Amino acid sequence: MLKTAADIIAQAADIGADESLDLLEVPPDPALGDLATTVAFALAKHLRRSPVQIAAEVAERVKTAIDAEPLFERVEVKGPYINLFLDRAVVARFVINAISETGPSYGRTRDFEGKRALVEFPAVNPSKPWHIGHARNAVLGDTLCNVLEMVGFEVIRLDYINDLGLQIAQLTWRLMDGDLQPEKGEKYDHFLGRVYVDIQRDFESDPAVERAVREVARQLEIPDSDEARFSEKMVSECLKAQCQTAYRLGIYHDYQVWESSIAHSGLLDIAKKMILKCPSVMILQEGEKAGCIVAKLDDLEEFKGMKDPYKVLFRSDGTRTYTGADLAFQMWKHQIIEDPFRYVEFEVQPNGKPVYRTTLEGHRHDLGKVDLVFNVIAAAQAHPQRLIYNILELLGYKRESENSHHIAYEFVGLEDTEFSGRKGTWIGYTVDDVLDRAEEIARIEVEKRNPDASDEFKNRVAGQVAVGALRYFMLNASPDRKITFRWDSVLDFEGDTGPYLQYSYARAQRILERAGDEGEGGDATLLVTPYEFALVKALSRFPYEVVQVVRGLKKEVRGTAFSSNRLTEYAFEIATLFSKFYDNCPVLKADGDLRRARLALVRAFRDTIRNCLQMLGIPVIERM
RNA sequence: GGGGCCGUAGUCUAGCUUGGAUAAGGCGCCAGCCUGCGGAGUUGGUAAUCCCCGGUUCAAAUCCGGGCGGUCCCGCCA
Repeated sequence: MLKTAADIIAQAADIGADESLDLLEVPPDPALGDLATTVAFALAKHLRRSPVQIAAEVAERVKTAIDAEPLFERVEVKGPYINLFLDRAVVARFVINAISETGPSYGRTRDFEGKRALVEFPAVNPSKPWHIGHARNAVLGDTLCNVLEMVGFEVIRLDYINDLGLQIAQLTWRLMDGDLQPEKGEKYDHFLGRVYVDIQRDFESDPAVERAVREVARQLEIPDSDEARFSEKMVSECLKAQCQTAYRLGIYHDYQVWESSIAHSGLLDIAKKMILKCPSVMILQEGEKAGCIVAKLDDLEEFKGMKDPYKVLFRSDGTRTYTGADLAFQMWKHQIIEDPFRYVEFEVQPNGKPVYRTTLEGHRHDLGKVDLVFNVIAAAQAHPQRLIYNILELLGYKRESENSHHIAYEFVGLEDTEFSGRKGTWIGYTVDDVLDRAEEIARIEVEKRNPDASDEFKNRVAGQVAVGALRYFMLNASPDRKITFRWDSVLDFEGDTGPYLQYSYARAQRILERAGDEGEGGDATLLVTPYEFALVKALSRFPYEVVQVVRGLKKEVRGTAFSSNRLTEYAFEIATLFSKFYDNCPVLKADGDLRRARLALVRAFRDTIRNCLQMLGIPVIERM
């Protein structure tokens, strides 16, 4: 449609087709037209004549051209703007046919078929329950995967489990003797989180505690120590509890890479040997960093003139820094380093698929080469992420460096405080707490509308509404903007929210149910009211919107922006247009052909919003 | 000191990449639509120096320069 319009205008105004496409826009009010071109402004410059005059002349030539083009009905000039009107009947038939032919796969494209992507998220420490900040990461990551799959990518969903961190050492130290146990009914991740906040006080005030914990941390690095064995059980149990939260949100993974595997599989040694071959990596002989393996950053244009250009990858005692481990991990993700991991099944997820974890004993898996790697990490980590990608380039892996993406997002905070693991300010704001509370509120609403339904139904729908509300809330905010958590906005199910979308689907579904099997086919050329046509036009944009978001995944200084909000915005737009159509165009009460035509439009909307919701991970609810 | 991000009605946000018609939406508030396919809806109204100053341009919320305010980041830490 766009292309046809652009070609006609290009002919009429004597400009290039690409330029013409750039000059196309959608008028602010549909009454002005469906498409507009600002070509008159562009020409006014060279021709040194009034754009209004030029518009009139170009429009004359456009007018004769569209007489031969069934897609367009007429052209109008409004000052310097040339506005095109689509032939509603022709477009409606075209769009509705296209959607009904593809149905469940409408929105899927093959733009990136054959490409593979690896996405890491959310990498929560296995020492506490997920709080709502983690939910932002997880929901963004999961939705990114869905979106990539929509455009043809094969996606590997990966989680990183830091089972060797200081937090784990603290918990191991405190819990190993077994005198502390979860309270009755307490989820294990919540239990650890509670204990962890307690330990913090002692750890920070009592040097003896700190020494003891450091010793445990050292023991954890030894694979068969008592500490390591206890810790593995503790971490597994915590992770299983955390997974329950993930599953509530509809989030699943393919693999977990545990830090202990990175440490003991030989990955680090291989990486160390490989990077030492690079001229920009060296062991410093003197200075404050003597004995460290460092990357010399000012060999890169970007870091020219740094005071201290040396970034430590391995300390003088031979141990890895975060950057060092992360670099090795990133090399592994790109399969620059041959996979040293063994894998075992961690558990079977509710979606029926197993998630595998890395171990030292188990079988090998071939993950294969990937084209793109995405790390979903807070925006605050932009600098360390960039370092890793830059060092990758220093090592000679330019392509892998370019194909490494940091999906950056801002924190979720409270009105006056940030979430802090140490201070325990997250207490009361775990994902479980938020979902529980949202479910309670949703349950009241479901009860109001379906007093006679079963408890099973009410609870299920309340859960789906709660998840829909939370996921939408996270996705609808532009990732580079901080979210201030307020209960009333998460618990709001009206207006620009997830439940509104779910409701619009349920409404459409009810109409179709009541219509039964009748009304197949139908003559879409009857759909010419502004309400119907606005919906038709919007539905036709779905595949384009998805591809646009993927094309928008470009590298920037701050990381790679993923405009999840464009997708929620689109979903909200079609749901709103459907509501307006619903209020203005009776479907079941219409007669004959018109009824069948409108049913076809409802079906097209239903298919589109369903595919959209699935992509966003918002539960599709048949009745609510 | 250097760098990133943010600043838009009472409030929360979208739009900024690629300049274009009356700055869009949610919440709030006011007034309608329930003997209409489900009111988690819809119609109308209210409400903005688009942080400030300057520049580029026929045209700036959008691009450029300089400020101001908020926030994050720049360790052999984790």
